[in-house]
Amino acid sequence: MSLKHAILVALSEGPKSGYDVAKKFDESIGFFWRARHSQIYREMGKIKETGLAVAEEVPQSGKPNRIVFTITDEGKEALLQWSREPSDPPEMKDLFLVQFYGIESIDLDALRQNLMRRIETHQDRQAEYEVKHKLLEDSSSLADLGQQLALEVGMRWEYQWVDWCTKALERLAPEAIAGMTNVVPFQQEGKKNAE
Amino acid sequence: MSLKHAILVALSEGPKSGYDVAKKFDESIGFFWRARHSQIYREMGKIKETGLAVAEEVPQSGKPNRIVFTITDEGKEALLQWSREPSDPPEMKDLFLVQFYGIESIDLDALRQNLMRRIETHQDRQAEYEVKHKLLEDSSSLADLGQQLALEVGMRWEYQWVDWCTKALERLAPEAIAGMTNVVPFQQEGKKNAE
DNA sequence: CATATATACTCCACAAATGGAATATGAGAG
DNA sequence: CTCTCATATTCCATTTGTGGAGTATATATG
Repeated sequence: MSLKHAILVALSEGPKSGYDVAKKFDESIGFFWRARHSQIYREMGKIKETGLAVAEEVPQSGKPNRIVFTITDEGKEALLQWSREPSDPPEMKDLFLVQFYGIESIDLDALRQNLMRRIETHQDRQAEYEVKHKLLEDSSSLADLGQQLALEVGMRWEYQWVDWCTKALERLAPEAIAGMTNVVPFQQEGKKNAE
Repeated sequence: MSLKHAILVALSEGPKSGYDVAKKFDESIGFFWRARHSQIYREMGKIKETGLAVAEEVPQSGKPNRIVFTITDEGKEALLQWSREPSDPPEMKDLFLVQFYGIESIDLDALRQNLMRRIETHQDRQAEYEVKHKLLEDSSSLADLGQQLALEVGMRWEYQWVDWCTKALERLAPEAIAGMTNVVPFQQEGKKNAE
């Protein structure tokens, strides 16, 4: 379980309703851990049941009542314990890159288009990270340093993608691959090759 | 469904059993799309049922018979179609980065240790990618260019991590954060703050 | 006056992924 | 001679995540 910890991080900042946590995910934590509101509400129920937070219903007029969760000492302890566990880097999970392993069986023009699309997307995302990062750069609190560092991973990641896509497009340009010899020409034109 | 396509990429290279595909995932495709053997076997069953591959039982003595799957024209067409769909970049999903959003509530020493651990892990992975990449660098076939490009994403990724972790360690060194003022000192020492 | 948006939560069917156990045997290491 | 490793597949309980529908009201937009 891991969404649990992401929610506890959100609650560590201060008491929050499910709605608040979902917003928090949208604007910050979600850069590195996405979750839908349905998932968040479900998980917050479990967090309450296991005593990592307590819930308090706050009446509101008109709108449905807020159910505000406050992290308990057990919750804080769970966060500390979690941060002490060794953290394994996540896997890269990107089917687009898998396409490159089957590059002879796919539509190269479509691949080029997707590379161009990605350049735009990653540029946009990079800009988004940079805006968030700029807002923090004058600060010298530990909390903001943490956010800065996280955002910098995002910025680097997006920058690398833009750069890589650009270079890939050059190396996959029709002129570049025109004279390419298929050194190991397995499986051409539907011919079967027995293993 | 996406594992389906990753498996079709594996089959596009030549006929394979579930075991072969699982191995292929371990040594190449799995860098960018992990799957357990149980998942692969199940998905290959579906691929057969939907006519994207045909299965043939190859008797063996001693060991269980191999069930060898060969991609059909429909399967090849599915690959082409898939490559024509717009591909959205994957989300970054890394709880370690989420910890930075709750940096005031976690164990900073443990965080530093995890940063050091990551440096090692990413260096190892980078070396692994580089070995695979070196094996291909003399080749000038399209298939190998595809693999090279994919591996280069991996190499860049790992390099960035090593670099970022190193710099993060400097900025989070005890001396560096000693005089740090909590500009917005919400939620200290268990004090509640009303919204 | 209608419609969209923001607030706030509950519930559910479904898909996908995890992490094994179970079955069966040959080959090589110690 | 035992034990582990590699081969090869099936099956399943459980967790996690997706993608909504449904309930309810205030405020702003056109």
